Formats: sequence, C-alpha cells, structure tokens
Amino acid sequence: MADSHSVKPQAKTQQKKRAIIQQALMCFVQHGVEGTSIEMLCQATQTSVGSLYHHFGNKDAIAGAVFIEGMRDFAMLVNVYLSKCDDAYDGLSLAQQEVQAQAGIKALVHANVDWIEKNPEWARFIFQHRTVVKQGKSKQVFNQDLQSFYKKLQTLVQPMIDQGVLKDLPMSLYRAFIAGPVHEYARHYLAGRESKPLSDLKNIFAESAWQSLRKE
Amino acid sequence: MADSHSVKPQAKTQQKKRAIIQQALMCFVQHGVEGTSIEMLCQATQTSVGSLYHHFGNKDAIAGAVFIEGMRDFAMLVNVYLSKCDDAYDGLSLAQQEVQAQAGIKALVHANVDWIEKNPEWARFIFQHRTVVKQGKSKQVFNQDLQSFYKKLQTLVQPMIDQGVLKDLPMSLYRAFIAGPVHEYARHYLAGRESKPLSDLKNIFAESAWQSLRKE
DNA sequence: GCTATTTCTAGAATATTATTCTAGAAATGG
DNA sequence: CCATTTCTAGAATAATATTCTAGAAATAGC
Repeated sequence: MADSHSVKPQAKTQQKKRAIIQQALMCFVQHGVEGTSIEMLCQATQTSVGSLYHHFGNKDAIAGAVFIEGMRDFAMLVNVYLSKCDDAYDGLSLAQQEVQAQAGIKALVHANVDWIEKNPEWARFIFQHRTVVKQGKSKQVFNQDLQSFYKKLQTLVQPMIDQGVLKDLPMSLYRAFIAGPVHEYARHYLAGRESKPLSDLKNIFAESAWQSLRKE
Repeated sequence: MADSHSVKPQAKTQQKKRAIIQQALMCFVQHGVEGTSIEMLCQATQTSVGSLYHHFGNKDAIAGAVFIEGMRDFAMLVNVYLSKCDDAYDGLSLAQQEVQAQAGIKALVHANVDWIEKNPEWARFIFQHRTVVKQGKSKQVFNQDLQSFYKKLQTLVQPMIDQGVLKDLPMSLYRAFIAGPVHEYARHYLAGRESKPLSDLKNIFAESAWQSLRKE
C-alpha cells in the first residue's frame, strides 16, 4: 500500500514529465487541446498510452500541467524583474518614492511583454486555454499560485498606496491595468493578426499603466 | 444538385437554429465545449443527432455559430452607443472636439461593460472559447466582422487624430486600451473570482482609456 | 549483490463519443 | 396535386479516450 513518506520523485521521471509537457505544448498550440489525440501525444513524446496515463491520469490533466508549468515560468520572470527594483522604500522623499513606484509598475508591464515575446507558444496556449484548469488538482494549484501572486503584489503596492503615491484600488484592478492592454494586443499579435512586435510597444504600455495607477 | 439561386432560408428554420444556439451556449458555458456531448445537446435542444448535423455539420461549427452570434450581438450594442455620440465633427472648436472625442472613447468602454453585464454567459463563452473560430467558415465570418469593426473605428477616430485631439496609434492599440482592462477584469469577475460588479468600475475604466488615448 | 517492492512501460481490450448513413416526414414550388 | 427539396430521426460506424493486465526497470532494505 502507498506509504506516505516513501515518496521520492526521481529526477529522471521529472525530466521525462518535463519533456512530455514541452512536446504536448507544441501539439496543443498547433491543433488545440481537443484537436490533439492521445495517439498524437504518444508519437510526439515517444511514450506509450500507458505511460502517459500513469503520469498524468487523463488528457485534461496533461493540458493542466502544461498550463501550470507556463504560469510558473512566467511568475519566475516577474519575480526577477521585481527583485531588481524593490530597494528600501522607507525614508525616501516623496519624489524618490514616486520614481520607485513608477519603476515597479513599469517593471511589471515589461515582465509581461518580455515573457510573451520569449515564450510565444506558451503565451498562445495560456491565452487560449485558460479553462483547462477548471478541474480538480490543477485548479487548486492555480488558485494557490494566483493567491500568492496577489499577496506579493499587495505587499509591494500597499505602502505606495498608503503614502499617496498610487491610487487606492483593489489589486484586481492593478492587474487589469498592468496586464489588460498588453494581453489584449498580444492575443492578436500571437494569432498573426498584428505585425508590430509587442516589444516595440513596451513603453507605450508601461506609460499607460503608470498613468492609470499613479495618484494624480 | 445544389443550385446556387434557390436558397431561401425559411424563417422557421432560422428560428430553430437560434434556439439551438441559445441552449448550446448554456451547455458550453456550464461544461465547456469538449465537456458537452452531442447527446447532451440533443437533449437540451430537443432535436435529433441528424437535425443537429444537418444544420451545423459538426460540433465545432455549433460552437462557432454560438461565438459569431455573440459577437454580432455585441457589435450591435457598440453601434447603438456610438450612434448616440457621432454628431457632426467638423467646425467645432478644439475644446468641443475634445469633449466629443472623450464621449466617443468612453462610450466604447461603456458598451463593453454594459454588454458583458447584460450577457454574462455569452461573455464567459467568448472569453473562454476564442479559438473555436479557428476553423473554416466561422473564421472567415469572424475576420470579416473584425475588419469591418476596425474600419468603423478608424473612420470615427481618424479625424480626431488628425486634429491632434487623440494620439496617433494603430487601431489595434486603441482596442487594447479600450477593451483590455475591462476584459481582464471581466474574465475574473465572470469566473467568480471578483465580487465587485463591473458596472461599479465603469467610470474608472472609461477614464483610464481616455487618459491613455488623448493627445496629452 | 540479492530479493521484495514499488514505479514505470507497453499495447490490447473496452467504453465513450463524434460523425455518417439511410429512410422516411414535412415543407415548398410549380 | 405531384416533384423536389429540406428536414428529422435514430441506427450503424468510426474515431478517440480511458482502463486493464502483464511484464520490465528502478529502488530500497538487507
């Protein structure tokens, strides 16, 4: 019987799962989740039906894993960008605080733009399949991730709100103004309906977000 | 043989198709497109497999029809809102031009908010299934609709750009700033992850869009 | 290093679901 | 009123997801 403390997810297995997720991503982006059959996945990943089901349980769970993996990767980049500009905030002059608030907001926009440019397939997948995560396990993981993101955003932004440098809005609106325009454009860009690269517009997006969120 | 000029889509049939689309929408929103089987659709719409396939061809086409129908409905509301504020533009003072530009931009934001509030299921479906339209016929219809929307937006906005009242940006960016934040928030709101109604935030979104697009 | 146990692979068997097909009913047009 | 087209119905088929059984590889305890 399964004993709780005998779990040791061997590196090789994790490796294999990663590889599967990568290949699955490509299939899903190209044919859609519904459009890629298990057989296709077996061929693309060089594994048997049995293995696939052993590791993931069912097709939706594969899609869920792809989604989560992508979101995790994105979250890492966000953290990198933020860590570059979360210097000490106390004891700054108001002008200095504003400079730093601006840097923070713009860093978030840049993180979005840069990640999408660097990971177009993943971005495409995430934009198109936000619902694959509606079920069971991956949903929980996702919601947890989301919560922790909001908390992080809150701790970054709250002192700036308290100091009157940023508008007092719920975090969900911060998210909307930071990511909304970028994502809306990116969806069309990634679908080939826009030719101007996202990165060319980075500063326009960043400036707009800043203007929407700064106190006045 | 199919003769080209003998087509007369009887009112009753159209009626039936409409009803099917409505019911299908509900199923799709509740279980996802992949999660609703043809049998489910037959039960929900009180039709046989044969009829369904006769009218639509396959499952994706049903989803496509739902999508298009929703977009059309939305487009109609946009037109209503715009027609309320497209008075004569020539021969106005700069101040008056600005007032009118502002009214136009904000009307577009309001149209988005109001339509989503009034049609939550359809909005949910459209946000979650933008890809169902990747195929054949419905894709063409969609792209045509999109083109015509951009053209309309352009003719509205171009004179205002020429007069230096609005920023000189590609239409896709206008779209991004007008709809991006609203949609980003709406997705979460419709998924039950946000409780504050969209309509409470209408003016915040409208003001932000205006600030992002006005000349200075 | 050897055996017991667990984890993983493989592919055949099964179940589920989408699609096609055939026949006949209703509607339409002349 | 007949001919033709459009529509309905549900059984037959095809495609696909999932389960199952058996054995191979890895791991752990000794």
